[in-house]
Amino acid sequence: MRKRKGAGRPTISDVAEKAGVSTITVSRALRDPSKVSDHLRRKIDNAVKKLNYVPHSHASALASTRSNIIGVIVPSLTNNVFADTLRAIYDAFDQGVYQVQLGNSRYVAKEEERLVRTFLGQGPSAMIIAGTDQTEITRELLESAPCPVVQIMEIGDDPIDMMVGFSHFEGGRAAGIHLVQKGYKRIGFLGARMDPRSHRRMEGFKEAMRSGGRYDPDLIMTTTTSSSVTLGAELIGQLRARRPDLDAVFCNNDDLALGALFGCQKAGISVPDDMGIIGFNDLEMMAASYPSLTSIRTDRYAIGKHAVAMIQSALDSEMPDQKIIDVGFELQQRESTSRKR
Amino acid sequence: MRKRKGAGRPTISDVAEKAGVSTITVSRALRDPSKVSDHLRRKIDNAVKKLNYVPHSHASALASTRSNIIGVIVPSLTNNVFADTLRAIYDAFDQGVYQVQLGNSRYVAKEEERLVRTFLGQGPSAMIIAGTDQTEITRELLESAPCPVVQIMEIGDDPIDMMVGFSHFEGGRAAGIHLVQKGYKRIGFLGARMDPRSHRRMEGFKEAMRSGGRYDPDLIMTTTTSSSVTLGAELIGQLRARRPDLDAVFCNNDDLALGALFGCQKAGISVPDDMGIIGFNDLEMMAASYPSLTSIRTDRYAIGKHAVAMIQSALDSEMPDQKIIDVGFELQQRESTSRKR
DNA sequence: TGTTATGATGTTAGCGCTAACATAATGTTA
DNA sequence: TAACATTATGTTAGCGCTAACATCATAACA
Repeated sequence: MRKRKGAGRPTISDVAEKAGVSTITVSRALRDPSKVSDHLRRKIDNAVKKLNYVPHSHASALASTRSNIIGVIVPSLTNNVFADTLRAIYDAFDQGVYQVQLGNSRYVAKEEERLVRTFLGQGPSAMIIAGTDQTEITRELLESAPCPVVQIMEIGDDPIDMMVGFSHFEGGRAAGIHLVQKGYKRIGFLGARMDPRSHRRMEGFKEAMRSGGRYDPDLIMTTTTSSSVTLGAELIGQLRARRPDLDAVFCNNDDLALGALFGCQKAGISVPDDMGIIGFNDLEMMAASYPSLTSIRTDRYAIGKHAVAMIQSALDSEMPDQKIIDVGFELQQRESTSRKR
Repeated sequence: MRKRKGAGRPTISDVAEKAGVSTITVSRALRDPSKVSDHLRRKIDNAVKKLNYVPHSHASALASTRSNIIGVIVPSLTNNVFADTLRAIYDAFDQGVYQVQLGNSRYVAKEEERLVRTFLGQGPSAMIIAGTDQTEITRELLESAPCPVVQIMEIGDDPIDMMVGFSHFEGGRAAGIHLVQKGYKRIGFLGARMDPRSHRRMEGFKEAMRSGGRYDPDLIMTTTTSSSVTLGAELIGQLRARRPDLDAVFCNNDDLALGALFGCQKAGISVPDDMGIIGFNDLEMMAASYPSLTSIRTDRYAIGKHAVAMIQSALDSEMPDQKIIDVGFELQQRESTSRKR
């Protein structure tokens, strides 16, 4: 007689036998207790406990053709911005039946494509993916995926399915306008990584400079190096070396802004009087620094929460209230741009 | 005739039919191409491409009783310390067949227990779990799990299976000794969250104070609130209010240390002359700040890499070189504790 | 009272894949 | 050339669960 090993763990049949019922009754008792009489339910619960039975999720997924997996793809695990959104997603799916499956694309489009393929192989219940700059193939894969798809962190005209985020262009523009209004004259831009969202912030900034009559491409300093506080100090040093008359900077993100502050302090430049600094995202530290740092506040946690809510209403086959949610942003003015004119 | 839907995606049979071979040959061609002749392999590859076939991972897991899932449980998704280790784990498993399944226990033991149960339900190939303070039940579950288990971030005498990390007690002690050696007299401790690892750092610190003749419980200030830069500024303010003669602090972690620095700057206290500050973990920003901040450097990325290497040698059924790996730590002295005596 | 709706439980087949064995084709050795 | 090993491919039966249908008991109703 041919035999196979199995996983060596108790199966639903073991439970059924112990409880004196059929396997399907056990299955029902575990998935929807109201479908089974109290009498049998108690017996089954006991058997489950005694055997320390845990359902085999793969068998369940195969039989029901529902995996209960939510695929999430982000470009970075160490960036606080994504960490906050991820936390929201994990919090929201916490109690339910869904399992979050996380992938790190490391800002590489081909990597993202590979992850999408892998995740779709698990027949996910939904997909969450950061950004709007997928490759053609990735887009096609996701468009034909038989599950809800939410693009997060930013918004645009042409969602694959649903979207939640905010306009990075407008965020960058708001930062630029703020510096112009504060009376700064030679306003620079410091950018690290320069992923698509950073680019759009920069474009928004440029737009603000142009309409404020302050546009000067020589004041823009970017690098593809990944962002860090140290880099912020270096970049402002380089930009000041090139343009000693620089009197304000919009930093791509808060790490750079904090680094720029430290760089100024080291060089004996007074913030905000001789140098205005504004960051992006408003991480917690921005309010605590000395001087405190102005930033564009974004609600990353809300993005995650909305994404899950959209998925849940899509899975309940309700029409979502909207296909695109703009969570906006808010300029948080602090000491680093509050000079006396 | 009874019929079921299926997932609607192409299956291995579709590929087999199109390529004119049996399903098992397709299975082999995909898992180990060397087992199939070039001739058939080409045919199969073509069919796969034409049908856009992606294997159903659940079916594979069920049939082979191997899930290729690596369960990872950490207490926080936003703490940079875990983010670095997670990144290492994701990087290491990147190209292989394994899928990382991440859980966030939020520093709640019961939550951790629930996650362990869920993950074991997927028949993981291995488990990685942060810390050594699992509940009794969690420990039992993991001990009887039919897969390698690695506890990460810290080390101890009694591993469930394997361990990689460092001694938080010794790290805390090293920080304390450093401040004593630098000639600081009234040395405080600022602690947030106060999870078990924080506790052990504090105990190491106390030990250093005792042996240096500087122990004063009145100088210890802790809270269960989660750590933040803002909190660091607050805590040092409170401790100074209680003990105006305070002249140095060891901070539980780098966020608090940075906050303590800002707090001192705001209050006009000179760092390091009137106040020495040392943090823990040596995040990137510590070297960039002004003044730069002393910290205990820990190699979180290495912890993740080692954990994966241990798992891989266990799965290849080689005996691992060692069951417990101590990656150590290194005191990184900077300006914040470099006063002229 | 018989008829029908409702609810609880069981039987059977199959989700898509691979382990285990079987078989055919080829190479190797004395 | 027979005897055996090796390689390439196929057949069959399950992995553990649940969808779909079937059955039986009880409640509801005319």
